[in-house]
Amino acid sequence: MIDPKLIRHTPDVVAEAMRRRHKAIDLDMLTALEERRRAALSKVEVLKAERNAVSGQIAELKKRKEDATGHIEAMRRVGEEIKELDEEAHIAEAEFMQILLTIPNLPDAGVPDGADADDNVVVRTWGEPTQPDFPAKPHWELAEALGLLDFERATKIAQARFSLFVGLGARLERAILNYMLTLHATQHGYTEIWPPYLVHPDSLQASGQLPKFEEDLFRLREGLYLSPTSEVQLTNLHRDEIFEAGALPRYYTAFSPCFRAEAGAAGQESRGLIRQHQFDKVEMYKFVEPERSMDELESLVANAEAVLQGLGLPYRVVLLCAGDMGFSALKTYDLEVWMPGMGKYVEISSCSNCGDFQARRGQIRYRREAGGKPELLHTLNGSGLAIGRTWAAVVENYQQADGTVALPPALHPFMGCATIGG
RNA sequence: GGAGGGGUGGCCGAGCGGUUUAAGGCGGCGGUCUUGAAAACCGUUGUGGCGUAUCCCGUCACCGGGGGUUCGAAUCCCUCCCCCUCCGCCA
Repeated sequence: MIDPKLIRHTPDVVAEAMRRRHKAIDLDMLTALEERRRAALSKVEVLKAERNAVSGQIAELKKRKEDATGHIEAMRRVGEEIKELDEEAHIAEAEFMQILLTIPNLPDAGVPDGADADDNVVVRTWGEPTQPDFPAKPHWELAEALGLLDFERATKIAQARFSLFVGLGARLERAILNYMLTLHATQHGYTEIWPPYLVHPDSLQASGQLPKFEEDLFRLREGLYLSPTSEVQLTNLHRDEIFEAGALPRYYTAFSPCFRAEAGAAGQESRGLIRQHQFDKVEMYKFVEPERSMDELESLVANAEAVLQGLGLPYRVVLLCAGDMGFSALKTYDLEVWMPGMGKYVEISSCSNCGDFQARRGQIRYRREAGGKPELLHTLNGSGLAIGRTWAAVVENYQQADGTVALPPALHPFMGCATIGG
């Protein structure tokens, strides 16, 4: 959530930010609601002050066994007025908040203009795109030949767009997860978390999925949701908390399966592991002091890059343009891994600085100094990485002419073998 | 899932519907005393909104959340959530 005060004090800044995002919002409506709320509030407070004072007098009179019916009658009328004005203020505020919760974060000044993915900027490339001297196959063909994936049975068990790993394919998924978590927990200073997979709507509102993106989520009869990313759980780890001075930064990493209804995504990337209703992901998350968050974004990206470098997978780093960024982010880098079988770069990580956007929605604060006022902190999140897509990248990049896969050394200890197939 | 008991400030813990705009204690902060410290004593203490107002000032709200009764609610009523104890079920 953006700072509500911006609506009143610098509406032009908000309007410009929304223009950059190619999002239309009704600022006049917001301003009017805020005005209504404040008008009702200032009126009702005068009346409440009067009621408090006269109530004291009534108490005095009653204590002395004197008549107070005049005061009581007057306060009855005041009470009715208070009730009406309170309601007016509540309604105006509720409507204001309802709209404010659907307004995306303001893009950082360092974010390029642009409407969609075509306007993103490649900031650097690592490694040479693998081009084997034989026709490279996509991972789903390799996996079928090696018996590593069984989409048909996954569909029978659940539905289309679910996956089922078999044998060394299943072990590879587990090995990648282990490799990533171990790297972040032991080399990058992140505290390891194993979170619940179901989340409360309050948690989804704090991280930004609700109320706007309900249709992308799986909801249970009980009112809980299947988490679409452990960013949700990690954001809410410290919801409604205040970090004492010196307690920041805090780094967390978590594994979780991620569930996405992907409404409206039918037809895209229908083959292989790229786009599924359920996928595994290791997430990195940071709670930091505001002035450090841009530096922290760079090191977060470096931590995600280390995963790919450790696996020897070629990739590039892309700075998203204002129109392509996610709802909660003010600046985002995507990591795109080279997939020789698919013949293109595919997004495998998204690292964002959310500024105080999530912190405000979740009331996550810190004290700059001992005894100081609580202030909103900044949060960052990044995939480290999407496991299924990493699985696909490993299989495609390390395929051999004979159809086997020669695994990168970093995975050998977690796999207990060096090759798949053959 | 069933039965019972509870949710009060950073923590513990009082609180007949009206000097409680929450007693008392602990902790924290400031001070007196002391060579220094401890002890003792004195003072102080949260969050948010509004007022052109991050501090000061004024005011309103906040005793798990929401709603209601009342001139007036921490206190009474309804509802939801959470915690504890016991029982049941279960990996």
